[in-house]
Amino acid sequence: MRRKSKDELKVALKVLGIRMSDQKPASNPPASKEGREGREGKESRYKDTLNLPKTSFAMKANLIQAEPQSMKRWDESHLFGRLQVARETAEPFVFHDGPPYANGPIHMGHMLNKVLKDFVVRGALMEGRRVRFVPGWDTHGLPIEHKVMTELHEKGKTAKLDTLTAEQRHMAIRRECAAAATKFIGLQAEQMKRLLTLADYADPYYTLMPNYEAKTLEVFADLVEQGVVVRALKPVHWSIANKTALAEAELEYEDREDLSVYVDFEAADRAKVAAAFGLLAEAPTTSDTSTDGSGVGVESEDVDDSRFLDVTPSFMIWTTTPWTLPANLAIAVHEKYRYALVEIDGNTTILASDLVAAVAKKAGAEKVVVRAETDGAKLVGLAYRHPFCPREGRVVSADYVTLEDGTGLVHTAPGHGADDYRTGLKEGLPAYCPVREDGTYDDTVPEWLRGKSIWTANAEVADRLRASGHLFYDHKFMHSYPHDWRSKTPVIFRATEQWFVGVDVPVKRDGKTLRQRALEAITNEVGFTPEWGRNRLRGMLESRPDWCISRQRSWGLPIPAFRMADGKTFLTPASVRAVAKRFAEKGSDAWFQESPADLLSHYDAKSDAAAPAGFDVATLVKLHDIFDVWFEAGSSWNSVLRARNIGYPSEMYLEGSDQHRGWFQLSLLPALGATGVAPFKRLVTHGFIVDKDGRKMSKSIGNTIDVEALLKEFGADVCRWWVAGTDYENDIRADSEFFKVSGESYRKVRNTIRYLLSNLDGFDASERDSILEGISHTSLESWMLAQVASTQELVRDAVRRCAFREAQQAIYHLCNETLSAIYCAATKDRLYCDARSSSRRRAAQAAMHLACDALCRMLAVFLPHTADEAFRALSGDNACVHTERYHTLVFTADPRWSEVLALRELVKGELEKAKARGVENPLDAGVMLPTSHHHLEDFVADLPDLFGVSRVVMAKDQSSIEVVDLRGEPRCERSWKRDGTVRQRSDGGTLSDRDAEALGIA
RNA sequence: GCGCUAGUAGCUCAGCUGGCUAGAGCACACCCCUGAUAAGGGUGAGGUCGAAGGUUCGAGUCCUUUCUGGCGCACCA
Repeated sequence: MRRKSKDELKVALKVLGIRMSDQKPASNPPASKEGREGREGKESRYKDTLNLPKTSFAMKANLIQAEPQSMKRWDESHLFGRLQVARETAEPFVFHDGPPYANGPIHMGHMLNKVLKDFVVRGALMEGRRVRFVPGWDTHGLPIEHKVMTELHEKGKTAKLDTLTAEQRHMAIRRECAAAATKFIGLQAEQMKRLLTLADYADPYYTLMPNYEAKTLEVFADLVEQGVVVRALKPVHWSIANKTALAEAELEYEDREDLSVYVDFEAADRAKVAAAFGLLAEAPTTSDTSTDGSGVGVESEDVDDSRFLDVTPSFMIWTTTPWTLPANLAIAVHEKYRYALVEIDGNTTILASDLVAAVAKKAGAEKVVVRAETDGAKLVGLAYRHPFCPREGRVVSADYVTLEDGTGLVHTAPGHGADDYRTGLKEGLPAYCPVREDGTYDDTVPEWLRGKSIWTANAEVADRLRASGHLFYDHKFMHSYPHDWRSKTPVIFRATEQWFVGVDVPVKRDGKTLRQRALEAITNEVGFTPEWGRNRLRGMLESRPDWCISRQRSWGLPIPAFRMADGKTFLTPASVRAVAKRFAEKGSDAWFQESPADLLSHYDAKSDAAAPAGFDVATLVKLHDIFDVWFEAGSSWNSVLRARNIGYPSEMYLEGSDQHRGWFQLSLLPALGATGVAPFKRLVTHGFIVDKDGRKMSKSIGNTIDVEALLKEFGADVCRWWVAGTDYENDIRADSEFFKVSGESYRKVRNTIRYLLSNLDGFDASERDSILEGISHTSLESWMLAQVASTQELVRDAVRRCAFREAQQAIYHLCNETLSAIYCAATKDRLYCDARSSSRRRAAQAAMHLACDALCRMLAVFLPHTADEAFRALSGDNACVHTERYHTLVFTADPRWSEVLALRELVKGELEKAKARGVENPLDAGVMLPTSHHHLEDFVADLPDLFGVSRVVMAKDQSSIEVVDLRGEPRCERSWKRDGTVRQRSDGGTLSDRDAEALGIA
């Protein structure tokens, strides 16, 4: 039977709830044991003579109760306002808030965004800059309007709306929308404040404010003046029943049976089609074929008939909306697909190779012969004749062509479809739309269709095609089709006149287009964090179409355009500015309440060079388009930064990476058009919050995290600490477990601060700097303060770069390693046991005071509450860290300190090994340093404390570090050290010289 | 489908222009301390760098393919 190992014994004891230290084997050297027992017996004999830590700064943060108190204190002392006054002459830091949409409580994304922005704001403030950060909200737009309409619908109030005039109706909806937006702004503002963000909450911006609206119109006026605002056709979802455009959100998809037709479009040039398929258009004569260019003769008898294309083939398309055929202008193919020239029951036509069988089967064809095949790319450019309109169309390329349905050749009517429209733009085709707003054809179609409803046209078109031999096959087809959510009637795509900002129109200022200028700006003038944002934005700018800025809705800023008696549109830079002035006075509701004359009361046609001849305000009729909300948000640089004299451009815009497409791009374009200068110097983006498995958060999956609940459980400072630690450039995984981890990390920092504060009890801060002037470069203080100084530099630089994680890690390392593990551990003995006013002790206190002060300033950016709480504990209840700025710290330490620290690591290793010999408590150990370390003689006085041992000796002829067992020597009952001076004193106690002196006994 | 982007220890992340046995912190394990105590200190274990090919004397790092996420491509903001 073997003896139980110590570990096994331990485990057994642990199970029994007994601590090993109470059960030390008798074989252990007695000194340690006696010491321990002595301590336990006379625990308090000298305890009261020590300078033990003492502070009112609690270990438990209690953030949930304490943070609101800080908020109240800052609020009542008008912190934001005071900072504006105090920094009036300081260098401004122009920063601008992108407006979140006011349609619900805040979510994790808002928290991330707002907290990151607050780091920027507070970082700049700590640098001593003047920062006027104005929070804003986007208030107009469809989501609010849709929500309001849905509620009205549910309450049965929409019927009443329908009895009103158009303008009354707009106003009724607008009132409801304004109320809803205002409600959510109030809710969100409170939640954002609860995140301890510092901003001008007393004077925020809303896009619905009259002044904001007026400044947005001024941007529009500038763009009109620069010549980039154009009017053009674009297809939109259209409700025939309500004669109105609809948004995607207003559509309901329902099954509907339609007539689907396969139509043959006759090729216009047989020879070119033949060439595309590698066939000959004419049956060659002998002489023709004897020389074909290659010099090889071809015998006419050998020529296969199949090489001749002797009939004119057709292109076969498939559509479920025969009524759009009159608007057909093109046929789209995919360049990479294979297409077949095929004879189906005597009919020679072209369709995708992969679909020949399916189409033939569907139509019940009996004889199918594939004559030749070619790539889609070869077909592009071929012309065809429209089956019943007197014109030709072209085959074009489009990558959305699929082989799932139809024929692989897509009927394209740019006036009746989104894809078709884009293709039309690319190919230079007009958005031709012969359908009027009531769903009937206009006079541009063949006579037999004019004035007819498109729904009755479906069958007539099919009949006509059948009669003329163009209908290959038709059948009833059940499919999902969009319907108007209110009237439940089917919706159509219909091209309507819209306002655009043209991105390829030369701007008057410098003759460059907005696209060119935008690409220049992001290439040369704007910084990106992360850097790949530049490429991403470039790709978007290169491919983006003209910006459609008009919407046919109620809830938004009206586009101040009128129709004149001659049917032309009236809108000039001066007229827009005049309406802007009116809106500034009355708000944009005026558009629905006032006459054109009133709206243009600030307009004088005589002084407007752009005014049309024969202008008569009395004949004007208001148009009712509103702006795309992005135009409003994209004008915030003017409506906020310039209107409030904050400065232009902004140092940075900081938003989620989705805003490359959104706010960034749609601020850049109007700003470049209106001013020629980008509204931001730098774009910083963050990723999206996903769950712990990397999946996006969604209510339907149920993996969302509620911000309110998070704040209630952890408090804002812990949430902010989590944000500070995220790698925000990419997706950010979040889980409530992660906040627990952040809470642990926070506590570590808090405890370090608490310990610093607790050793400053009774310290006179006014003596600090003179004490620190006298410290030596080899002192622990010099080293620690140099670490504080370099950390502060690192933190400041990292915050400037928005590398918050780096800053957080540096702060954490300072607390955990430099302070807690090394400096505080090393100075514990002198702080506790030295005479209260010993110079060694006071030097440590001075250094700790400065470290604590610097730590508060660094943490002010991340932990506004905790930093201020600590700062007040350090500097008095009237102090506020948020009105402070960084101090310049210049501390240098002896360059040999890196060696000292490396030596410390070695010694720690040796001490660990010595545990096997029974020297478990470092205070039972002495250390003999080899001759290789004798050049560190200057540090020897501090080395025992730095190593946590009782004694360090520079030993002669020593070749390696040696740990000496001091358990045989007496230990000081007060300091628990065995330093060689320990002996019996006059009070009967066993003390070292230092401790006896501290007690004033011999 | 297209564009951009990420995938390194259980978790969160470093690893620059290719080059010593791939680093931190947290968590974990073990130990010390019990005069920072619902604290503090020390030591340690842990990774086929998403997968498969390739270039190279040498690849987490470059190339190709592929898998799995995220964002963007609409009158959603």
